[in-house]
Amino acid sequence: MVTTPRLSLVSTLGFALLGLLARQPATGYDLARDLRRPVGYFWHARHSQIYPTLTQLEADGMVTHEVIAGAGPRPTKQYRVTRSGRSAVRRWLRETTPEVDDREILLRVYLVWLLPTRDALAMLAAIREHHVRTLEHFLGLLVGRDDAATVSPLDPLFGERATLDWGVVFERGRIAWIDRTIHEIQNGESR
Amino acid sequence: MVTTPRLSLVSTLGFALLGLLARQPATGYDLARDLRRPVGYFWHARHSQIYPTLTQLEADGMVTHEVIAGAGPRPTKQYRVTRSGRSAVRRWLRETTPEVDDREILLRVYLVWLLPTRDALAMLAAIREHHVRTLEHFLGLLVGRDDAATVSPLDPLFGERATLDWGVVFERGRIAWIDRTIHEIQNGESR
DNA sequence: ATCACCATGTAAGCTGTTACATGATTAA
DNA sequence: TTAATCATGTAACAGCTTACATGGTGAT
Repeated sequence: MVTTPRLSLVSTLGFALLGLLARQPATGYDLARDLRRPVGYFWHARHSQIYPTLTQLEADGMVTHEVIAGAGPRPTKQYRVTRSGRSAVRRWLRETTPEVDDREILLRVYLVWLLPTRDALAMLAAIREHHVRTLEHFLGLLVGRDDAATVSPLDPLFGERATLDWGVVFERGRIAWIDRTIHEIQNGESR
Repeated sequence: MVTTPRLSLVSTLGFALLGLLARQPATGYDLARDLRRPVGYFWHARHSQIYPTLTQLEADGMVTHEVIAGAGPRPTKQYRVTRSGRSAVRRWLRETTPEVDDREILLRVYLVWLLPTRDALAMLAAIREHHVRTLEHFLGLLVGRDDAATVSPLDPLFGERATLDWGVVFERGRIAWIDRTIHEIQNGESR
């Protein structure tokens, strides 16, 4: 039996860490602190997940570390993203496909500064496209339904229609937000 | 060493399955089909997770099964929720606390028909409260920031502010949707 | 013939959480 | 003296996905 080769060596958390390290070198502890309350409000991780991920990233040549003076009982390691790590995040950001999950979408927007304007706008367009299609799908499902007023809150269908309504609210909000972000990038390009 | 006693015997997926079975008896295959495309758009599970969960629910007295005629190579089992299972979901729904995660919030709204109007409204009020607080938190974080126009899209802070903005859009949409749902329940009470 | 649907189960692996483990320095 | 902060690591477990395994019936 052959071990399936992983398409990407790096987990999504790995890309999140690379993105944070692209700002400035940091220790695992620093990253754990940043990710304690969700970073950019949406992402969260514990040190028990971060330390092994950093080890893995280093094995894959995405980061290097240097031992610095610190207060812990073990050597304090300061990590720094490598050239290969930087280009791996950029490649990942440009590969945005319609299947990405929601947490990942926010991570991609969070890391949009890593891309040149052209690629940033392309990424956001792909994300927008995905949400437009999902919205259309939901609206299609709503058309085949009875009017809201006819479903009693004691009927199992009540929750079905209610959560579908939420889907519509969500997708509309998301599209409006993406559009705003796109405009901000277009206007801020020269700054 | 003592095994920590579980506060709740039932996983969140277990409650989702109990909620679906409260509509009508079903086989694991039926449930897997319902959960293939996300139920009520937001929840998704595979058969490999569903079958063991049903076994567990049965061991806990939440469901029973009966072997019926079917086309599979193994006996086809039709599951049915027990009295104890029904009351367990209701108890779970009423226990809504501010810490519940988002997927769970939608599941609770999806299953709101299982509660009498009074309890349903109380649950939605608790959920609303949670989102109001989160919104206020995000707005507070935005106050301390530079104006949108001053952050370049090539600055790491760009994504930080953008995702925080999304948080605000999300929470506002959620609150508006919850309010609409509350009104629907109040108006539909007599039907 | 080949595919899709019915129908249930197990195994391996990844992601993420909680808990265990160690130990110095500084503030209340 | 008690707690918080710095600092890194491992172990056990829950949740979820992908893949393996079996086998009949009906449609193209």
